[in-house]
Amino acid sequence: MYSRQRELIYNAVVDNPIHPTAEMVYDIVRKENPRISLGTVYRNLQRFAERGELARLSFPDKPDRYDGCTRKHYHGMCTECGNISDIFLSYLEDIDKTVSLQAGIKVISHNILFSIICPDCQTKGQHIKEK
Amino acid sequence: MYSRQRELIYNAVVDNPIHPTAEMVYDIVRKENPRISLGTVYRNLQRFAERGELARLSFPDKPDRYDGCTRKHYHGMCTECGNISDIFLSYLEDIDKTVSLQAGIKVISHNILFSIICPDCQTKGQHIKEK
DNA sequence: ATTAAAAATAATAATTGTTACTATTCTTGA
DNA sequence: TCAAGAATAGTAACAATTATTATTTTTAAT
Repeated sequence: MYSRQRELIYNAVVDNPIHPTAEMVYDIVRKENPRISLGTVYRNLQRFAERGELARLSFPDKPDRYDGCTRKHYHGMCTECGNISDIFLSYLEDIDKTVSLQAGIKVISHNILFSIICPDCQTKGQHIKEK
Repeated sequence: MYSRQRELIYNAVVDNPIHPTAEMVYDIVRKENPRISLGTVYRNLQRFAERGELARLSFPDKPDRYDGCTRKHYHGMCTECGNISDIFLSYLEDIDKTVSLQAGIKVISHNILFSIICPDCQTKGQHIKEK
């Protein structure tokens, strides 16, 4: 069933390649509809995730994030600023097979989270070094 | 500084290769010391993690888990029962380099989480199929 | 267009996992 | 043995998220 709120929420994620959290989505959609409820945001994000229309990403000690790009790809988290970025290394099918054979278990898929230093933080870090 | 509680907590993780959550550790140590506080469990697990004496693992939508094995390795989560297992695929240094070159960012490390079906659930699943 | 059923919402309460606080109790080294 | 520092138990606070419920929207059939 359609609802204006749902559409706003979906667009907030798809139009913002920052992998927003539920709170970020809430802030974005409130600009269009200040009466929207945070519960509605959570409920719809979950619904989209269940249906595979948005991807939900989880990171250690951080709120979940949502990704409008549903095709399989990896992610990087900057250890300095916490920003999430897409890593378009092609999916490594081999390692699923390797693990499956080696450990004798059924492997469905895998996910890789890279710890990186993003370009921004790298530049900042170098400035600090230079001083 | 030494404390009996701290030792119990450490042993609870190291002696139980199930990657226990803080709650699980709490349940285990309470058998030895029923007066121990949940806060003490959390505080010490965090302390061990900070010092690298235990590894802290995070999984989507699940409480953090602790691992007595601190040498680098990957993990698998059973999609049926949620159990965590070690995956001793050797660390793939290559992909850090590949990503670093390809995306032009500084890669520190990566972590892989496999979605698997554990042997137990696989057997159960086959029984269901057979019926 | 009307309207009734189903679905979605806003607002709020409740839950969960975790951290912070504080008064009391341990641990350790002089 | 005893004082200073560290750790604890117990509890409160917190952040992220889910559940509840009365009200409002949406839809589809008249």
